Amino acid sequence: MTDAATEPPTAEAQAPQASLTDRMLAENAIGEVWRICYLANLFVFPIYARFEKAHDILRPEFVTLFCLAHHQPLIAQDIVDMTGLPKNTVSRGVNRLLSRGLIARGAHPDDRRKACLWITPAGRAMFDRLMPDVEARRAALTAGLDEAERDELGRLLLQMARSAVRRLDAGGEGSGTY
Amino acid sequence: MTDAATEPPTAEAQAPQASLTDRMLAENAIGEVWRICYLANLFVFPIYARFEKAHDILRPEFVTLFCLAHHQPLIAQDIVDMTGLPKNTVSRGVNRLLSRGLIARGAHPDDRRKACLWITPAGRAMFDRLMPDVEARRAALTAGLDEAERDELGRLLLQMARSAVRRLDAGGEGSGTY
DNA sequence: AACGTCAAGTCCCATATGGAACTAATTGGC
DNA sequence: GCCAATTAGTTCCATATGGGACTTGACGTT
Repeated sequence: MTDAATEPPTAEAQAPQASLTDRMLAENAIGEVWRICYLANLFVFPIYARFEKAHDILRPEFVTLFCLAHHQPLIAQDIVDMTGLPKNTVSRGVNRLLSRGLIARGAHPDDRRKACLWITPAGRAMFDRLMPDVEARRAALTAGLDEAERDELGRLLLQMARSAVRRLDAGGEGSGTY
Repeated sequence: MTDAATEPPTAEAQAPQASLTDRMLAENAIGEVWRICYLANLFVFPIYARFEKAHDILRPEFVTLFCLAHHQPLIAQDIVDMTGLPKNTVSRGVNRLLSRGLIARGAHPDDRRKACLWITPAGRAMFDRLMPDVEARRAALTAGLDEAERDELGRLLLQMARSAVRRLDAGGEGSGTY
């Protein structure tokens, strides 16, 4: 299976102290962005793996539940806007949640295309069963920062997010994976 | 199609000023984490959509190219560690890059299971063609912060990432989507 | 030097995912 | 008051993705 091999260039002696992961976090061409993506993935993936295995709740479903837990009646499009998920993905998630009775759907007062969504008690119960895991992870994630640093980070992230939504094609070509 | 409808609870009058997206960013049960995920997705998805359409480069392939552009000879497992992508995904990406001559593979000096990877000139050229887009987006993302804030944010993110890697099951159940 | 254990990579397969086309309902222009 | 343009939501379909089993090679133990 030996491939034709030119030869490895220079093979810069790998500093044995710092892991490659750490070196990548510390510096590369897109600094903060790499860190943000890294953290997001580190945080989010194991959680969804567990939620799927333990509760048959997929990403779009958890996100939908999460949104509805925070803002009561929403339409599907609201969830699309808030999360950046594609609308068919949200649609599917909503329907699965409906079929399990975790959310409910009702007619929208002034537009018959729209459908109001809200959480049922069963949905709330599921949400409450899910959140401790998320919360524990959030705590672990931010454990390396003290109170003041955490505040400052939160502030900077919010500021960046707000300006970024405007600048980057927010929603335009969106689609996300939370 | 009208579903059985209980009735929308309370329907708390939506503040018309702030968008739902903004309100979600500003406060919810997992503060910073939501913002981080939101930003990561906002940043990353449109880029990959374009790369795929324009260059037939998929996420794992770009990430691999990116890693190799920064640290010369790596083995596939290094990329797995650095990115959190599952190893079969990396394997596939590496093979596609190989087949297009964007990276090269050679025997590892002291372990025949491992395979050294490095970028070819063609790979570097592709990388150079890709990066301006990424860089432009990074600039847009951080445009809302001044120099000092950007530094501070970078510092806090790095600190958090470093401590988080240790605390969260880093790599353990990993798997990521950059 | 034969053994079980473990690591690097690959392969197979089921499925979650998102693009695009579609339907239904609303809105605005003239 | 009708028709074009737009929005909400669903359906269809091709595929990127990740879990798990598998192969090959290394390594420590006795």
